[in-house]
Amino acid sequence: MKTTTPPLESCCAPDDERVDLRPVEGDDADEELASLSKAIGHPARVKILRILVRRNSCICGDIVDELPLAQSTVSQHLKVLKDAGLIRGDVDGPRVCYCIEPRSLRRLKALIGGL
Amino acid sequence: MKTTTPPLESCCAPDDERVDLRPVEGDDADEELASLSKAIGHPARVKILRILVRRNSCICGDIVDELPLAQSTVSQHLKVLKDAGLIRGDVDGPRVCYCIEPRSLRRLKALIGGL
DNA sequence: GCATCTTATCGTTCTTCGTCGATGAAGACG
DNA sequence: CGTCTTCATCGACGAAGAACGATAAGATGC
Repeated sequence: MKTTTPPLESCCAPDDERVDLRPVEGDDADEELASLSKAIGHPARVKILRILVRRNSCICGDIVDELPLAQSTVSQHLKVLKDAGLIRGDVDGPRVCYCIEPRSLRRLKALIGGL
Repeated sequence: MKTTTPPLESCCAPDDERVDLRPVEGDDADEELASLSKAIGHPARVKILRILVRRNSCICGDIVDELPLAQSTVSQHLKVLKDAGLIRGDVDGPRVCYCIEPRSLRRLKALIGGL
């Protein structure tokens, strides 16, 4: 049985909770930490992350309404976060549903904690 | 040339261990997190931080010897970290002794943890 | 004094970032 | 079919970043 349009279901896959075994030091870790940090090195992107964390139900372009930026600019910031692996965007009809990638966020916390 | 490390005098003040009561959310926290993250958003600066954390005894320009970068470039990176408040540089005769600012590092961890 | 050592800063060049408006692509809905 | 709506991408432009060599500033030592 198929409903025509599921209202706002969780497009975000559940967190797999797997433990990350990669080291938190060394050249690779340095590059990774720098890359992740650069991605959140802008206030707008921090705000986007917070929005997505707050509503664990994932959100499409309502983010644009919450930020004082043009739609294209927000889209650029979303791309930066997505390229860094911090968020994911799933196409849902004409919209795109963004959600955080819990594994990457945990990885970032581990790397920062390793300092 | 290469001179040995001067006698270990602690230029770094001992960690005051004070608890930071500022919130980890809100516009100010967003700006602060973005600013700190941008500062460590470069592999060379991550390496510098690690060097300073590893030797809790503070280090001057030996950092230059550990990085494959020109002295002026390393100085620039040190300035970025210092402007962000993550490190401190105390003049010690003809040299400058850099050390991490534990409070800022703790603050960064708290902000990241607040995500 | 002068020479030396260490670090910061200046000036330059090149690249990347941030922002916007405009345009394009893909579905949804008449 | 056409028309919205939603979002990504393009092009442009100014601002900021990253790297270097050269130079200046400040302390030490002769």
